[in-house]
Amino acid sequence: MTDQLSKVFAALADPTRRDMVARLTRADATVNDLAAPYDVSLQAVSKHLKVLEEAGLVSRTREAQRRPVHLEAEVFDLMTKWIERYRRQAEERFSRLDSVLAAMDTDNATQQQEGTAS
Amino acid sequence: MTDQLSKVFAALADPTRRDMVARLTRADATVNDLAAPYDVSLQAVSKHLKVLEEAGLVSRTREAQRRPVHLEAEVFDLMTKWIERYRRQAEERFSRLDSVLAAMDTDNATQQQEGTAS
DNA sequence: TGATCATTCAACCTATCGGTTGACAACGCG
DNA sequence: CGCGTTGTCAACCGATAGGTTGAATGATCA
Repeated sequence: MTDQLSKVFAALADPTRRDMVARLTRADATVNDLAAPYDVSLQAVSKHLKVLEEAGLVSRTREAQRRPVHLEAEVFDLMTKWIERYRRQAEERFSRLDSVLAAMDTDNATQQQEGTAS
Repeated sequence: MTDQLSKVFAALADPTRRDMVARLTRADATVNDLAAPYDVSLQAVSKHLKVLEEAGLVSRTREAQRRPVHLEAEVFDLMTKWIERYRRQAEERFSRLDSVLAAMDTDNATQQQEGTAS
């Protein structure tokens, strides 16, 4: 799981982390701030933040003894790009090729694009 | 991890599963078709499909002894909605409130949003 | 210098993930 | 019917995720 896209998806697969991200869209926050609403240890929250950071979703600066967490929204584009790309492809298939493929499907259902691949 | 959004993100956090989804945008496929390019057992692929299915990303119909896998692209919208919602919020914060919030942040850095949210 | 707040590191535990192999179920065909 | 094809179920395994507690670090303040 080295690629960033995987990391971003994995990071957002956790409801707690999604909630953190949601709150960070409103304002930067410290670990303590972020931890408050949840019923887990500070260390657990710290770990969640590490995951978000490694996915590139947040960054952290030092400010006195605090380490405010800041959302890096650009990474969202990485996901959106991926999603949109394939959604568009899927939609095209349904609108344009529609009945054509439907016929082919019932016809030689076993056959695949790629065929015997290589 | 009961909610669908979590399941969808988790499902797409795996490169193999993302690749399967990508290929399914081009055409429906059987388990065997899908397994071909990967260097793993059929059972492993079957498991991946189960994950995708439980996330609502694919559906399967029975057709003779085959079980063609079909992409359900609507679920993409669930993600897109979530992402866009918070990305927009984040962008607004940077463009509109920008310096205002920056000042507030340094001021009462410990404080959390909401509160005085004028 | 020492107390204290904010945060992280380290070790540990349990559950889940992604993979394996082996057995089995469902269907179509000779 | 028996056989191959297609796919799943079950048990197992090592690695990782998410949580815990306890100790350590770092910065500020009295």
